[in-house]
Amino acid sequence: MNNSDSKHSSLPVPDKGQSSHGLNDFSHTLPIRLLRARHAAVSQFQPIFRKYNVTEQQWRVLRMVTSANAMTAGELSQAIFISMPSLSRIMQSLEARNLIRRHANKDDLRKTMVSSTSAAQAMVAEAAIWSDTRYSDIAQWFGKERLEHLQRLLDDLVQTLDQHQ
Amino acid sequence: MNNSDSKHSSLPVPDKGQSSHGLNDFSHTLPIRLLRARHAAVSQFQPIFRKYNVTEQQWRVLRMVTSANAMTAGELSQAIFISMPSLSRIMQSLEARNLIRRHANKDDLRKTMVSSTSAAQAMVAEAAIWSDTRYSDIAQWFGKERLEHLQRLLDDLVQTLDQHQ
DNA sequence: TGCTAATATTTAACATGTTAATTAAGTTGG
DNA sequence: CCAACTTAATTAACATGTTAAATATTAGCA
Repeated sequence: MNNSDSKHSSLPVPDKGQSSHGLNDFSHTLPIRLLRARHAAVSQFQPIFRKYNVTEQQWRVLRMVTSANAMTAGELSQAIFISMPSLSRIMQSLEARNLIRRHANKDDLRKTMVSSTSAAQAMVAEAAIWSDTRYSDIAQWFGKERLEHLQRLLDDLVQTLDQHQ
Repeated sequence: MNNSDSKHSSLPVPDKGQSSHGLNDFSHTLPIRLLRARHAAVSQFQPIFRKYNVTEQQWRVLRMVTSANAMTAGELSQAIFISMPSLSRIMQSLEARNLIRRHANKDDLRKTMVSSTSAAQAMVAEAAIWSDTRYSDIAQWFGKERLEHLQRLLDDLVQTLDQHQ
């Protein structure tokens, strides 16, 4: 996969003294900051998930599938950033609750087409009102401009890191 | 130019229209963006975790405990943002591998003091070299200023959302 | 045509996330 | 002093994250 596999002593060693780039306070690393931010953001919608008895991940599936007419499991996985193994289990659960349906793609039997039931559509339509309000609240509290800036930085970070992968 | 997914062809995502605050493209909500960013960031350190056969969460525990002289499980949980139930299991695993030790606090027997073994200290000292290099790389690629700005925005977002909780 | 590689999804095994219940130890007010 | 409350950590139960392997189907090519 990646480069530095097992070369122990032939790396350009940075100053072992506490780095000055402000990233190495171990309780405030970038991954932890992103984790905290995500947790805080998702928490805003927790009442909705509770009310409709779905997890955040199930909500992502339902909302995406409902907004699209029909998509393959793979496309869904990419869109909402849930791995195929997780998605597979989530779909089983949602199908058992009659919130989604799965059927084989006629043109390529390997692919599974996922669609939402009318029950899910009604549920999402109702819940989305609350969700949209929450999003508006966040934008207002934090500032629409700042929020858009933050999102741009996040997308750029992903792009930068992917390029150097 | 819309920022399409970096690795895969763009999906036909119908725009349901509502909301003009630019937050409701269901494949690019704020939580999903944060998730993608965190995933990309953590991926940068994956070779280290592999090499030392630890998970990202175990690494967080070891690095934090090693940097502190001794802390309670609760303090550790808060510092590295791992819930007590998860931390409890992780500590069992790390203690079985002789990387950490747990002792009751003499002044308050409810509290557990966590400390690192010399084996863990040696391991972390070695791995931290690569980790620090990775951090420096990221700062350089993305720009030190932008990275600090992003982190400031993340902290502010958490603060804003916590206030309105 | 038939063999092989690639693709899409599922399953398995184990680690972590999350909520609620449990246990043990400290604190408080009567 | 002690019953009721609080706090710290663990356990339980279930959902999800992650990696690897298994299955089924399609694509490519000799």
